[in-house]
Amino acid sequence: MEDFLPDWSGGTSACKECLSGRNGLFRSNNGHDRGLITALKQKAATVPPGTDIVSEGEKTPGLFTVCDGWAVRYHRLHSGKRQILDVRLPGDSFSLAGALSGVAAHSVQSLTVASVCMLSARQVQTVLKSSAGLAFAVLQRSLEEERRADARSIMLGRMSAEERVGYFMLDIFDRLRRRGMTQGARCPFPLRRIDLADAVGLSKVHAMRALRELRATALLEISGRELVIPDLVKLAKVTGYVPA
Amino acid sequence: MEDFLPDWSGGTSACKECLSGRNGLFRSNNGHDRGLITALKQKAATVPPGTDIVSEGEKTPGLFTVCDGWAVRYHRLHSGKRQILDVRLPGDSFSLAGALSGVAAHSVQSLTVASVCMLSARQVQTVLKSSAGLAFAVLQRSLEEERRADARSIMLGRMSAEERVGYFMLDIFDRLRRRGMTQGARCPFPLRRIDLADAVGLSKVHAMRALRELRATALLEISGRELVIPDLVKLAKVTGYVPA
DNA sequence: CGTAATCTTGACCAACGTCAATGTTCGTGG
DNA sequence: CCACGAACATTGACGTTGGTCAAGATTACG
Repeated sequence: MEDFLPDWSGGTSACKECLSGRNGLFRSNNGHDRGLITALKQKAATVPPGTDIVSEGEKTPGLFTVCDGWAVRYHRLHSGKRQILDVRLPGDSFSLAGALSGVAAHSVQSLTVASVCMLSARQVQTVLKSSAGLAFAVLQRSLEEERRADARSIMLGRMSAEERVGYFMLDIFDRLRRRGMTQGARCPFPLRRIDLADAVGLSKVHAMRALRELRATALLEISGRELVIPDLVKLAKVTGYVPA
Repeated sequence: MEDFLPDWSGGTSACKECLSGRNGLFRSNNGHDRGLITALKQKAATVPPGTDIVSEGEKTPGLFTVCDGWAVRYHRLHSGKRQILDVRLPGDSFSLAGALSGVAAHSVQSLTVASVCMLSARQVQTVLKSSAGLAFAVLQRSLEEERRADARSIMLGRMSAEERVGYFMLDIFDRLRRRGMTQGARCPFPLRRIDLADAVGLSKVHAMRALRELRATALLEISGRELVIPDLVKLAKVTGYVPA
């Protein structure tokens, strides 16, 4: 979308937290594995909202982790329609498949100002091929992503507009909560209406209608750039949401 | 669906082809890894159509591979609606996440008579944790499944009825072709209309309408239990399908 | 040959998309 | 501080796509 080119000159050992922290991709309590991880050199960059960090079909330099800010994985169809595949929150990684194959499978764009760490494809491959423990940890993370992808298929294929929006919000809220990024019933929600619509497979106008109805029944509310879910259990019941 | 209970007394070293063959989950050209694989003990069973091989939420004994026949991964909502998440063809595995977590993430049901191999969860974990090469191979397979899951999200979220049906058929045809299971423009297609509908997120009646239109424009045809796609390139252009 | 399952279609209705107009927010320059 | 414009949010009116109901045709199978 924007022509901004990320400046990857940021420090060469940016945030270890991204890799081995509580939410990191390479979790390990094995000494040897920890050694491998701390030897990795990361590059960091901070990008403005609307920046394409990786572009579908193009060469991708490695594996990325969101340190701060929000981003979306998305695909644009020939018709111009866009489907948002997933929201990436702080601590989430993306483009692992791209790092292994060399070509980005989909585009990723920042929604807010975002700082992102990058690990070279070569390093990723080396580490994964030399440690069964780390490869296993990453595999488990990948399987968890598959489970979420299945849940999205169910949402897109078989849920009503209201259910989709409610489900989507719960997923975001729940993931933020595990990161300690919620305050009571509130959490940040920087997506614009069109982003929400493209994530749940609806038109902007119809997503608005669903939102209005959910607000009318006090199930959720968006005000400013903030989401409020007064009763998680109630909303989960309505949408059939099951936490991870 | 059916009360049939699989009889897992079938041979204890069923089909190595499933594991290490051209399409197997554990591909490796490393001597040590091959040793690990050939030491694995599989159990086999043959089930009639409509058998739930694994049931969502229940304990699952391990990792399965379809040796012969077709199956579907699916989820049933509270409302009674069903979403088919994916079709599993001969050579495909399922329930890896279940084998690692102990609980099936979704149900899998046979569509035809199917023979299935099973590897105990314990063995799977042992192998994956002891060989980086095998864990890496399985990770790559998992990433490929993620890519297909993303493609399904795009289909369900942003494609018209005709596009969905065409895309779905192409995916099936393409996967069968790589297995040498097509003959010219023809391939087997044992799904009933309701299965097709539940896979592409449409009602049975509307899936029929899309099918009729695709037949009218000579893009594809189903007759008996067989699918014919006269012009793959043409259909791919119409649906935006991109082969793996 | 008969029964049950599946396929197929038409008629009608509900959900969702499109268009277009108005209101609101927010950043920028005066 | 205010004026202005651009991007975004919100809503109503209306058209299209897809869902539901119900009936008859066809197929699979004992």
